[in-house]
Amino acid sequence: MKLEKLVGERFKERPSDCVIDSHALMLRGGYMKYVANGIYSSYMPLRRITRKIEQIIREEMDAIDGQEVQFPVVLPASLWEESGRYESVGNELLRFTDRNKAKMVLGMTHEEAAVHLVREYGLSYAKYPFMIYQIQTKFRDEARPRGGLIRVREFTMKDAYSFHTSQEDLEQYYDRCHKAYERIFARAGIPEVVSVASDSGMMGGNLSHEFMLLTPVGEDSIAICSECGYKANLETAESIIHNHRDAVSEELKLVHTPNIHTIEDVCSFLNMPAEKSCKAVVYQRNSDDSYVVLFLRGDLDVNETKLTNYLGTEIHPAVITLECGLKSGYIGPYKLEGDFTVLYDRSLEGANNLSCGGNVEEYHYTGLDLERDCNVTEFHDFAKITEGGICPQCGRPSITISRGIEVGNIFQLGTKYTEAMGMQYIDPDSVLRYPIMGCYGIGVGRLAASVCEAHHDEYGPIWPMSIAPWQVHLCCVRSDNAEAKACADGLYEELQKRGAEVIYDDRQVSAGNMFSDADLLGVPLRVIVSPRNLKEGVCEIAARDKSFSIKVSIEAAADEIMTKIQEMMNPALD
RNA sequence: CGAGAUGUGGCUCAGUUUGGUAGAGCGCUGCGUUCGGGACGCAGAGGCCGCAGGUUCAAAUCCUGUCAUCUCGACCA
Repeated sequence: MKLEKLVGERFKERPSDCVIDSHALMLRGGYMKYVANGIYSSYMPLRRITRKIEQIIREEMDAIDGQEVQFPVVLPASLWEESGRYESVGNELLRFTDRNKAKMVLGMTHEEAAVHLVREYGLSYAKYPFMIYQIQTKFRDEARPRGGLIRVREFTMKDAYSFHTSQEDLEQYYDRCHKAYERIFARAGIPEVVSVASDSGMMGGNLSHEFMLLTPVGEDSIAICSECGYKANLETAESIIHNHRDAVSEELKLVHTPNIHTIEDVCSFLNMPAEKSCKAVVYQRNSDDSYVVLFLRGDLDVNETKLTNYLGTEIHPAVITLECGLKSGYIGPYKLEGDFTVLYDRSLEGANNLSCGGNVEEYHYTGLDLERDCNVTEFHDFAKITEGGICPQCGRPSITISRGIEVGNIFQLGTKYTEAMGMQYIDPDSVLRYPIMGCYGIGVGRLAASVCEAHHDEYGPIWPMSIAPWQVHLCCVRSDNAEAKACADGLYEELQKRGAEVIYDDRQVSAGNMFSDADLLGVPLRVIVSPRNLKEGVCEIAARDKSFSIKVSIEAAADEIMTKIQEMMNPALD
């Protein structure tokens, strides 16, 4: 490929809307073009990258007995009504009608389509287990796309669905898939991706893992134990608090606290640390706006995912009205009267001498002991784990919070979809049973952007050989020099003959221009032919990541380049 | 969906306070000089100032509405 004819523009200035580097570099390098909010077209360089990523994924999925299939992008609503998700999923599901007024949806995930495809095939236990997957366009009408390809509305995803006759079999396969994912990310050039335990959200089911690239620009927060290696999404990480129970329990006392509302104000007024306060956070159920009052230790935050999971219903922060009986800023558990669901976080279990709201304007209590004064016996985990918090796995106070980009996930789905959609098989005892499912996703474009985010410098991306748009970037500096041009042309032909993927820049532009473009394209090997080099009878072979730069004779160049490609192609896999 | 910001040639932005001929740099076209890290000169092309109303002799500029984008929050397989 000649660079001169490559469709797409490269430019110098960083687009103003870009917040993260991968977004800016992929626009500046002519990888993609903005079409609409969260929707991009890809130019050839990006398409070549995603094709290579797709091929790596395909090979690894095939290696764990996956069968590639393809589902439609447009699905009838009836399929989603079968699973109940036509109603339960929010606006991310794009719903529309066709010319006959039939309700349709754009596929955002394909559990329903997968069950539909194999429902009849899987009638006998003897057919199991099996896994089907596809690599295809998804559409999710995201509330807030961001970060270029990191969060988009239309994207390519590999989604896989496995079917099993026992939980043990699913777990075994889940583990194989976990290992396949590790290989995929290593081959794509980001072996540093870690898997973390996560909440399964709307997918249903129990166990799930997210594969995260740790980076400050990531959207998810992850709790990591620096001692034992425990990793979990902040949403799911258990919060463990060891309370100090004071030796002497004070009397419950009502204290006048005029014009004091916030936890900080209360604590400084009473001269007590936040750990000795009991704060109230109020939510309302989305279904009927009924109130949920949650008490937790003053220095902690609510993990709304845990609360939602406990309640089994969606919630939103409460609008506290005069009629509801809650005194904003003065809500406490003692003599709280009204029609609320009242919950207590574990951070309050066993604590005494707490301060809390008085349920009367301008009054707080001190000396609260929930078990003694309020007869509370049930405590649950509703708090966010904190930096320096206690690791749920090893018990040491060594939790750190990091940010990460979710590049893949795997779920143990259970029988949610097979039951809802009536997929059954006959087991050896002639009993009808529901197959157990797993599902496994990887965002292809997001993975490409993540590699760029992980491997770039101020001049452009640094693509690993395995997914680079080309393997060799051949620059002919001073292509108006006949000797240089002839030499570069010859090398271009020879490399192509040997099967190398070469982007060839023989434009009559300045060397600076040429090198800047090469940096933006991020091709791992750069070969420079120039009159200056020719005087010594050599050409220059350099790595985009600056790990080496060597001069080799023209005659030996093709051999050396092919060797380098091979060396750089396979990162060490365990 | 809540809060804030921004919309001016392909890109980055000035001009808006105080209404009066639409600007710069980059990029693009042509000619010439340069040539190993985004060179220089000369000559060009390219804009309904997001859109729609309104005020005014006169609107990129003031007013109203609307749309879009970005940021923070909510939401998110």
